[in-house]
Amino acid sequence: MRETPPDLMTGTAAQLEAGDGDRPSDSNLLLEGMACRYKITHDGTRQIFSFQLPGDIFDAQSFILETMDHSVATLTPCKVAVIPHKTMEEITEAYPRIARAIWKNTLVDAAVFREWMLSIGRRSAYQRIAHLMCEVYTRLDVVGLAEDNSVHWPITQAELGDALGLSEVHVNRTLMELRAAKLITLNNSRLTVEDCDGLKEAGQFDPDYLHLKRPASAHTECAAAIRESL
Amino acid sequence: MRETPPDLMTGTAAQLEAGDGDRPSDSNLLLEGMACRYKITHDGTRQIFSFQLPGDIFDAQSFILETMDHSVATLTPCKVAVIPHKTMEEITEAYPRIARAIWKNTLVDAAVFREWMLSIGRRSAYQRIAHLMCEVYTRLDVVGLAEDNSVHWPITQAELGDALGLSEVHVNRTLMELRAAKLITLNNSRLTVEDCDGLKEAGQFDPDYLHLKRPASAHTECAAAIRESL
DNA sequence: CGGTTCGTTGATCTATCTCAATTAATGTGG
DNA sequence: CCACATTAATTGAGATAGATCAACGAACCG
Repeated sequence: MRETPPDLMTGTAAQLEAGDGDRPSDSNLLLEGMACRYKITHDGTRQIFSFQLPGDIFDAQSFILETMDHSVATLTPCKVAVIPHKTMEEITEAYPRIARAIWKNTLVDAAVFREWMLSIGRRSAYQRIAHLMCEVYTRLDVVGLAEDNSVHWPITQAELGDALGLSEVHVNRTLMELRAAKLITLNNSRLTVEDCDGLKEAGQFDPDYLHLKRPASAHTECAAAIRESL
Repeated sequence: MRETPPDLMTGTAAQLEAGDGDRPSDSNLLLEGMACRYKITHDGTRQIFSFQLPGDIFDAQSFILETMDHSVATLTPCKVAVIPHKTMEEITEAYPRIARAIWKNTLVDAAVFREWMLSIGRRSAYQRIAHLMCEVYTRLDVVGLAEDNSVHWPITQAELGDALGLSEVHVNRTLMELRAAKLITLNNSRLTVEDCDGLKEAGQFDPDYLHLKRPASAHTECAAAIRESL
């Protein structure tokens, strides 16, 4: 971003708290931090649908669909670029390539949802956690946030459970199995992948569904396209 | 469709068998029948991601993402409108309103994925089945395929299990509970909702995530927009 | 330094799975 | 239109992955 136009503001956690049923007037590009999308059931349990990493636009659908059907919460303090729908409108009309990039972004989103469905529906707790770790690690790596097989991991065990359809207690026990198998180290909010191939195999991880193709992902393409245009 | 242009052909089940990893050159609009999208795990179990009903474009993402990350199968004989990507390209460029409608379609798709994730991750077998029945009934109703609280239901118990992350046996037992609770009748490939409110409550069903809003859904809007343009 | 969140552990319980048959539909060729 | 083959639904018995409940220790935070 060379210059910040008046209607593109950066905000912090506060603005990020979009809620189910809301009619937001902006979309958001996450610049720093980690967030998640989720929904609460009638009985009060929570399902997390995705973790949002720097470079993600996680609100694009609010631009087209108008009402939110889920909520967003931060896992850490976040910095976001707030993009008013009016601006989205203008950008996508003036720059079809960007519109295409944002569309692609939302489609990769959907592909990730499908993969999570597969995990939750058909994989064991051990496989699920391994798979998720591969995914988050890979996506962080793409945006340059991995170093020495290690990434910042602010996701609590309770949040992991809510993402994977597991109880906190079972997550805890399964994490210990992954540690015992020498696949990972996890402490102080830092995840280190000790045995990359082992972890991939444990999680049946195949990154095709992320549609990374070239080094640049849909997400970074999208963010890059927006930056260029500013 | 007033006239069928040369590059818009209707096809049957055969053409529909798109496979994981393929690079399709067409997208498909389902005209008649029921299909599903799915993926097979390494251990050979299957997860169904969605059921596709008449009016659905279920391949839009292949237009943008190029490679398929899942497969499509028919549940019944189907009739589809095959739309070459070249045509998609032309249509979306010439008619931004249609591009927008198709985009919206893919976003509703994603919303449905999220809801399924919630079901699989956090709802009981009983709730899951009730919820799915509400969804499919509602969507069929929107396209005029429901009559007297009753719809054609070609989904086998094994397929239900694959969609909901349950075993066939458990699906069978849970269906009998739903029958015993007088919520539904299900036989001869026909589902009758005997107690609509009861079923909705059992499944915690709230149709907001389908983004139907007005009588016309994103799906029908989309199909209608395409038909108009032909 | 006291309160809150997060991680860990033990004991018990249960929803759902697996395996294995059996019955009921559905379809097909002769 | 019947005999056989195949697919779909049903039932029983036993096994288990993961849930729940209840503590407790550790880390973090103002």
